[in-house]
Amino acid sequence: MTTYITTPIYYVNALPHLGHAYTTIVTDTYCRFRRLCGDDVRFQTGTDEHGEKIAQAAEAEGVSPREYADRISEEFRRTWPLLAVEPDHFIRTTDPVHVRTVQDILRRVHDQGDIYFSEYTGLYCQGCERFLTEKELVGGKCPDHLQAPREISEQNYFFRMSRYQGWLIDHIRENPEFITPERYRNEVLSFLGEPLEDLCISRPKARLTWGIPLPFDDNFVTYVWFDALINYLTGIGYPDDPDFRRYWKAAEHVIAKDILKPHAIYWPTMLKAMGLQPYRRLHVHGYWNVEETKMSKSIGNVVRPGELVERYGADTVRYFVLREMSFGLDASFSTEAVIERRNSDLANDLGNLFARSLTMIGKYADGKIPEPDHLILTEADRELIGAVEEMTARYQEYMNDFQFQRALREIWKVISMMNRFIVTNAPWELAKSPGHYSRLMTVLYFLAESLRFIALVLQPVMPAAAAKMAAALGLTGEMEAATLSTAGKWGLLRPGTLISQGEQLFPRLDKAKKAEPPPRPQKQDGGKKKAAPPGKGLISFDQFGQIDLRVAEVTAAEKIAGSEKLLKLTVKAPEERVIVAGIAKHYEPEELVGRLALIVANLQPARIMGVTSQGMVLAARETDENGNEHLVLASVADRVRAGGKIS
RNA sequence: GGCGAUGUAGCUCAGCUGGUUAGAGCGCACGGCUCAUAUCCGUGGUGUCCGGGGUUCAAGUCCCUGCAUCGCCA
Repeated sequence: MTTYITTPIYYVNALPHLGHAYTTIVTDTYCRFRRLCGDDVRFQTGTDEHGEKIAQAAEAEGVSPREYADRISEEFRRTWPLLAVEPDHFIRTTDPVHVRTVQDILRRVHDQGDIYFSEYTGLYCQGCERFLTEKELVGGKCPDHLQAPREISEQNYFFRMSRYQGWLIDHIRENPEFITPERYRNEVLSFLGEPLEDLCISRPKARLTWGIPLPFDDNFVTYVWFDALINYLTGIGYPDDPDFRRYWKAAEHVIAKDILKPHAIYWPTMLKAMGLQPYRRLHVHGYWNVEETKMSKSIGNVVRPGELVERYGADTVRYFVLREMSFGLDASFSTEAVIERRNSDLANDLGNLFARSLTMIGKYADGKIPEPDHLILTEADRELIGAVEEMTARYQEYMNDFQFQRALREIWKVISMMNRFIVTNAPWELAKSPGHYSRLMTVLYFLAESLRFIALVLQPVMPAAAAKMAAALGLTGEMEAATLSTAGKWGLLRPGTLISQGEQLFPRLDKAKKAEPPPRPQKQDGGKKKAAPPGKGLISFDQFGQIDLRVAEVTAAEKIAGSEKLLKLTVKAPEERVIVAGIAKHYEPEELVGRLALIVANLQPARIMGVTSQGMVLAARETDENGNEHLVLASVADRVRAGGKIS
């Protein structure tokens, strides 16, 4: 079987965040799972780089759209390996081959009469990059951007989407798996109950130049979906490459619910118009709600994939998001929950099971996989084999259905049974009398062999941990090539194989320590006893090291209503965060945008005038001869990348 | 405003086509073991299954209605 699995291409107007990471982890996990099933899999991700927002952001920064897109795209490309995500191809909508393909397709669809020219008048919101309906307005303004839309009359090209509505309804009805989970399928069907409007697919160059020119009218560029969605084809060499013939029929897309409509409605009708069969399945997931400011001890609330990995490791992050979210529904994220999962599921249940099993094999079986006596099996032994086999079967069903949380639950049922198996069989008791030697060996073999299964099924979820487990069991090299059908049979672990204990799989994380905000050396209350200062008014090097100083680039600034001193700054450091700064008397918001400032990045978040401030901007303070105070922003001497550490 | 989803132990959730004393994990309390990462195993309590009505021999599970939250559409 072949599988072609994709993430959406991410719009380069934002840096990678938890939502991107989740989609991508899910896709990578599924990719690895299909390979574990023996499939020939192709995995693609990438970035979406055209459009008004990008052009504006680039202009604000004083760089070309291309340079801007290059930079953010690179951020995405560099983020995924940190999460052990290994796509086969990273596509960009600015790739020349993509541009050519989009134009070819447009020309063809146009030639066959499915694209037509038309004019309409509407209220256009710059922020939304789209026309709004009267009813969407609140007090005559766009509710999202708080600015009044302008009435524009515009001519544009439209895709005759309505023509394929009937076909699409039939297709969705006849293929229950086409859109999953079911709630989203219902949502789409309900939407299709109303007549479909045709899709506007262009923007006049007068208004937007950062896009792919329409091949049949040089005054227009392609607008978003006829550009972005086609990446799924370009990336596998449509129309001539053998890879296209090989993989397209097996296409599966993973998306978040916000782009359901384009993927469930625009895309299939576009494919139909192009004479291609639709993708095989569309998997839709929900949002992560990030708890913020709930616990004063939380370590800040910006969730950046890179930071998560730094703090918990890729395996833990992958396990957490897959275990915690019911695919399709929303879930909530908190550092407490991550630590909880890490400690109870990974460290206590799995890591400890692994450690105790290997230690006992080391102690009682000379560090080699023991020889079991399969002729004399107890009820508990048979139960364990049965549980392992049943788990493997259910695991496959659930993984195939994107029910990752259930698949993992099945695995943990076995882990828990194994911990019980150890207590009921008490190998340390058996080891006391030579008469029980054979029984002891059987018990230990059962543990090792069950662990091999655990490592096997965990491979798609936690590649590094699974590899460590396999290596410890003496399976170096074998596990990479293993598939569920070749390796998913009981009894394959060869007695006599040398094992190696290795390091702890998942050290426990200290909740209190992890959540503790760094000490505040600036406070000089005399009663302080801990960490005696090296000298009066001095801080230790360690204390200095605890302050995370960084260069931040101001990307937006606005006054905070009701305050004469405070500005709300949006900065990149390198992740986006909001910082409230008391510099309104000294700087106008406009003059700050684009500037580099120094910030304390690990200051405990605080809510100031209703805005959560994630850090502090540093400024020099001086008083002139008239007694007036002046604040001057601290910065660095040369232009550096936003997020650079100060040390 | 229309359509739909959800509302179950302190927390996160599972409960398919209605059927014996409503479940899991975490947390909590107590007990046990010592191979192990202060881990593991066992025991235990708590729930007006959102409120109100109804159908049924029987409803968390079906119907109606109200409330709350959320989503899609307008």
